[in-house]
Amino acid sequence: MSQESLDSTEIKIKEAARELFSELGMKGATMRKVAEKAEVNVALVNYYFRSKEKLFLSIFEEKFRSYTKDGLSILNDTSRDLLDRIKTYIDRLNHQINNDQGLPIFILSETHYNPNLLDMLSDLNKEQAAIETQQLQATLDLDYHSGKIRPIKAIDFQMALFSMIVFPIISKKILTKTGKLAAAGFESYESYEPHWKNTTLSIMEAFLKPLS
Amino acid sequence: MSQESLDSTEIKIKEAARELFSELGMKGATMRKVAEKAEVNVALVNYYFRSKEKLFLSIFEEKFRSYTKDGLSILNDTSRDLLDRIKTYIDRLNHQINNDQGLPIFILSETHYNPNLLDMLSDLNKEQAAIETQQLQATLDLDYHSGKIRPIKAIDFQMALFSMIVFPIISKKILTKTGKLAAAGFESYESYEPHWKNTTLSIMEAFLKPLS
DNA sequence: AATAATTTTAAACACTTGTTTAAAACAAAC
DNA sequence: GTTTGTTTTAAACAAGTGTTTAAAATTATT
Repeated sequence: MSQESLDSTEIKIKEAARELFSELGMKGATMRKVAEKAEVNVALVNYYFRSKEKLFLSIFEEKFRSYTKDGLSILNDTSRDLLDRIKTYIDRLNHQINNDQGLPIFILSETHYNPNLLDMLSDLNKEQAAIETQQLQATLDLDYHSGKIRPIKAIDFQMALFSMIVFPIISKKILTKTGKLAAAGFESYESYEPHWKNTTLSIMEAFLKPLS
Repeated sequence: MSQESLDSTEIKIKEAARELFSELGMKGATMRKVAEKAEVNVALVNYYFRSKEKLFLSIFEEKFRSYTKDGLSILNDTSRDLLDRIKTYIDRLNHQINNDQGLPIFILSETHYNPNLLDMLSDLNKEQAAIETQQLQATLDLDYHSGKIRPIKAIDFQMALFSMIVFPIISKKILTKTGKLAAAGFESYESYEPHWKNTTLSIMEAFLKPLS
């Protein structure tokens, strides 16, 4: 057995792989770059992970799980006002993505350039997705019947929120470089973000409001 | 001078490059694959385009232009109802993206994995972005002062619309494979799309409505 | 028809890729 | 202290990469 120090060879390799794969993608990252970043001999990467594909898959699976797991449980906290729950959800999702800014593009890119990846993971997520949707739908139905909101499908609710939170973040660099934000009077994306968060909330608020 | 038949060597190469770069990305596509798809000798690719980078850049620039050019002029057509304009805009943007489904992910991926790309093109788009924003803002201000809508920033208007139209499309495969759509009672993304288009319109409608 | 310019070809170049090997260094067990 | 198992190393492997070469084929010019 080997010693299990915190920065064992295996862990150092995986950390380097995490960084390089999300920075350069599956094709852009190389075994030698991973080895160099991990300060380790090239052969050790194959010794511990058998192949580049297996190494990539271990990172991809981890990141895919992190991407598809959204904390919809917050939205089911009946003790709080629905708008308050949405606000919290927006903040959490924003925070989660800011923790690993490249995550959404990494998942979208790699699955686009190699659709096979999706077939290898689809099983696990199916059950969970169904449950979360049912719970949220129940909450939305409840609030509708008590006259608080208009009837809304949970999937639409999620789609709108997720799109408006994630897409602007993955478009950050392009928005900045093309001057779209500057043209609207915002110095940087950082100064636009809090404003946009409020706007997202306002949009959802307006959408939820019962028709009078 | 060479003959300028419609499928000249240069054009055949560019067409093959277009397909392969958007399918496999800059790193995934190879000069030999391009040559093979164009049914042409490998050396000819370098003969006409000098290098892989130059070939890629010519494709990237073309696609970037197509991605950042959004037909906001529709929204300025004062002869029509604002909601009608939005509906048309949603349809056009949807149609435009469906014509080249991989376009958004291609741009987002390649600029993410090689941020330098943005520095090479930013100049051209800046002026245009400013003009379009000013025009849209003027229209929105006009409708606000005549009491038709609440005050809204053009950038927010664009951000919401663009996010809700583009993001679901680039998430199509993942949504399908993870069963999110099936859990909501939709057989495929194709059956969800028209429903979502209506939802997007409803959201924008609710958001625009003046506060009573 | 002869010459010049252009286009295409097969082959090779130098370099990088993922992966394997066989020996060395190290730690654990007896 | 010797043996056993594990980890690390430098070197090499075969295949693939972008690119260049120099000759051949084709087309255009005179």
